[in-house]
Amino acid sequence: MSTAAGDRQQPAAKLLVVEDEPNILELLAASLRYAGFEVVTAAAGSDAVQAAQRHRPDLIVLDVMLPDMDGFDVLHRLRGGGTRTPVVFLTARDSTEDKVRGLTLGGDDYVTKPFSLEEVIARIQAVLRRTRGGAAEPSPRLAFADLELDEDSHEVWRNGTQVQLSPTEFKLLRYFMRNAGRVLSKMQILDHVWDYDFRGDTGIVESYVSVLRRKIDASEPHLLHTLRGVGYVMRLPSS
Amino acid sequence: MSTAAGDRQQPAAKLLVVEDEPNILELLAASLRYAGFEVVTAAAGSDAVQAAQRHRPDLIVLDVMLPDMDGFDVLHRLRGGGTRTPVVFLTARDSTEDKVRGLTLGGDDYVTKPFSLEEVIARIQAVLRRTRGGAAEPSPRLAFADLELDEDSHEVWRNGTQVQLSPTEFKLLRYFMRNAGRVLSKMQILDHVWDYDFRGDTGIVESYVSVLRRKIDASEPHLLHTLRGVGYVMRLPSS
DNA sequence: CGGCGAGTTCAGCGCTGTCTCAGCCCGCCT
DNA sequence: AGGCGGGCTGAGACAGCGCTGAACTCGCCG
Repeated sequence: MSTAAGDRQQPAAKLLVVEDEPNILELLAASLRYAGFEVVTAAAGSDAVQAAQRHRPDLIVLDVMLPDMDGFDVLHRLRGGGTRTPVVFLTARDSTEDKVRGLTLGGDDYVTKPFSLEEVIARIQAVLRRTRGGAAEPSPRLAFADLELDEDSHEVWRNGTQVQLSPTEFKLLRYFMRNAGRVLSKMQILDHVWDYDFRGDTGIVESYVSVLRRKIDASEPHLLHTLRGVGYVMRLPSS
Repeated sequence: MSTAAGDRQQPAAKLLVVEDEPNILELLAASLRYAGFEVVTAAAGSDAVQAAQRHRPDLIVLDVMLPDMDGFDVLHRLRGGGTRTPVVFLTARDSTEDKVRGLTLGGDDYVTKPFSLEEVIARIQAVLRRTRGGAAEPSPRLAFADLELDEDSHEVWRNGTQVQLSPTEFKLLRYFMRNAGRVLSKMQILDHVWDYDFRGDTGIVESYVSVLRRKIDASEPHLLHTLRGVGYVMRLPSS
């Protein structure tokens, strides 16, 4: 992948990922590295504070539920130490929803488990954009051919006219646009766009691609192409 | 955020926040920074006097209840030292509220705990406006499409005709107008418009949006739009 | 003490979005 | 040409979200 983190001639952002479940830590670390980030990890709160002081990450991905202390304590220690590193929290949907209150204030953000990788990456980039860019940041837009997509307002245009998309449709399109020109297998798409606990088959990808085609690819030139037995690719017709 | 403090080609105002409870200090510092202010902090009265002399803030946010000395002493020392820096007091909703009132004649103001961030930011901006602009300040009005809102008189007009709003409805509308064009999650709205100790869920945001729609968005074009699964946004219908 | 306005909760319900599935289509291979 | 298997798509089940009106509490004022 080339267009995720280290693009626009910025140096690759350094992330600290704090998560005690090995599977999820591995999943996050691998895909964030693949997305172009530099990644260091910690599996406990105490390690996290040390690692943050040692590596000085640009952003911390922090699980709220940790074995030794909870994510808020970690944050407290960091802030107490004078660091103002932005944080993206990982939190369960059911339990501590109200404890998350107040996290959308200082530019921090949160993602609920189970999440999709697209979601996590998008949030991380949004927070980094806000933090780095300072005040006058332009609305971040993805574009390919006559397709345009606003990541903040969730608006999408094809050839100037706006198109309404559901959340999943939006995430799928964003994934295609981020990876325009690259062939994506249905499995890959499932892994990135759908939550990591999704247990269905790849048929759903076909369904959503079908809808997406009707909504944003009804006119020439067609941008979404099927590679039989391989996957899908977003690109201009080979001509 | 781009439209809170440092806009209108003014340099970002520098604030000194004095508050002994770490959580509230953190809450204020983070969100005021996010709102575009430059923020320095102090956790005790003696630190506050020093910090004021050293950093020369444009305004001081001062908790009345402090461990070493009370807010009035701090103010006394500052004024004794010749400083005329305006102050926004933080006070509990009790007897001391009356004592503060007497001090707010000189252009200062106060906010009672528990407060909402919208409230604090609005007061700070109002005081800065009065202080900087001198005497002949125009009535500060927010406008979007055919909506108009007077921050001083709390009056609201849609298409020229006035609309009656309750305090909470007013704060909610002001928050939407300040952030017109930006998508706001229910959590964000709860964090900014409701008091920080509010322990309800986001259902109340839906209720108030419902009322607001009936009061100020009954006519075309509709300005308040729902983004299912994401939040709300104030904007003109899709161009 | 009663009435009023504001804030808050809640339950019902309509609707949208998600997902599955079956039937059909189409490309590819022999 | 025919068969096979992958891909496409519309229908339908289902869950959950968001909208709204009603009920309740509380503080304030007459």
